[in-house]
Amino acid sequence: MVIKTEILKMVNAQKVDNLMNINESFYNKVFSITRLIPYGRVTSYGAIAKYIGSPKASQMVGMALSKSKNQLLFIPAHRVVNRNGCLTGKNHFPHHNMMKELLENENIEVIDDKITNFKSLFWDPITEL
DNA sequence: CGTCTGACGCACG
DNA sequence: GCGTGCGCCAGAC
Repeated sequence: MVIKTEILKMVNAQKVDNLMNINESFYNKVFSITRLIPYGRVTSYGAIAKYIGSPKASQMVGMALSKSKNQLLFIPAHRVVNRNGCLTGKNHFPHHNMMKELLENENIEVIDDKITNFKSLFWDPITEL
């Protein structure tokens, strides 16, 4: 009985963490924001870092996304590019050109590993959430 | 423990 | 429009 109440406490704490976005690890914050990027839209590592509250930790965002494939939930990591719209993370996908193909599948044009109309497709969590 | 390494982004010259 | 230096912080050694 004691064990059960302890487990319930932990479950509730997790729920609160998810709702309030408090006490979550850096990686989990990255994952939950990335999952909110709409279909056909893209954002940057820096924008996510800024939204999390660590504006200079954009490199960590990439680090987190490289491990996103191990997550239970689907993380649309292909929708995150660098500030210029370049597909800097393409080599971390199972196949080369997979990132490009995933983006093109969402009607996003990619030329020379760069999103052509990046500005208009840019989704900034700070202004959109 | 310390040190290095990044899917980055900024400031500066 | 370059190139360089540094902050960031989790994980591998």
